[in-house]
Amino acid sequence: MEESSASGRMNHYEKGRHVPDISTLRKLATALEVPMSYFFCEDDLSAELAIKIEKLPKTEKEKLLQFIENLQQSNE
Amino acid sequence: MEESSASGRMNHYEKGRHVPDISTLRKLATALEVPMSYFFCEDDLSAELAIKIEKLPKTEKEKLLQFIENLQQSNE
DNA sequence: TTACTAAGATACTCTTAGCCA
DNA sequence: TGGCTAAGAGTATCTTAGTAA
Repeated sequence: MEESSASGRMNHYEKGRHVPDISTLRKLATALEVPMSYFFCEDDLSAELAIKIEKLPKTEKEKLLQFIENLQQSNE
Repeated sequence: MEESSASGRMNHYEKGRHVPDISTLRKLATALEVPMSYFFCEDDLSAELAIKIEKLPKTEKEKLLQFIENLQQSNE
């Protein structure tokens, strides 16, 4: 991929004319330091969650899962 | 897209010969009833989290964000 | 029947060259 | 300058037709 065409390429993405493929999206995610899921979030809250969750170590993800299950039980 | 070629197409994906584009992945996500982020999770725990979080209403996502921030504060 | 593949048809993005504000 | 675009080049996937397991 040519660096010289980056502007044209990004413009195509932004205007919805072209769609980046997944390997291109991966490079973007790395460059922007966001998880892949960031690109598919439909609202800001979900996007913020995605970024923070990705950075958590495994043990804290487990705590999160527990927390969600507790939330759901208290709604029954 | 031809339904008759679904088998061949899926086989290409599974063998890593071809990669589905994002709009194809969207249809897959809908069919499998998983969020897009599911496809980019690197471990089972994250995948399970992704599925459960996507189903939460906004108010509970806010609680989740709060919970994460508390987790991080208690680590300082 | 199901899994899989080669190869051509097809359709997409990338790149260039250049215009417009 | 930076934002944007048309159009051809290039490169990917889709589809078919078919073999193997």
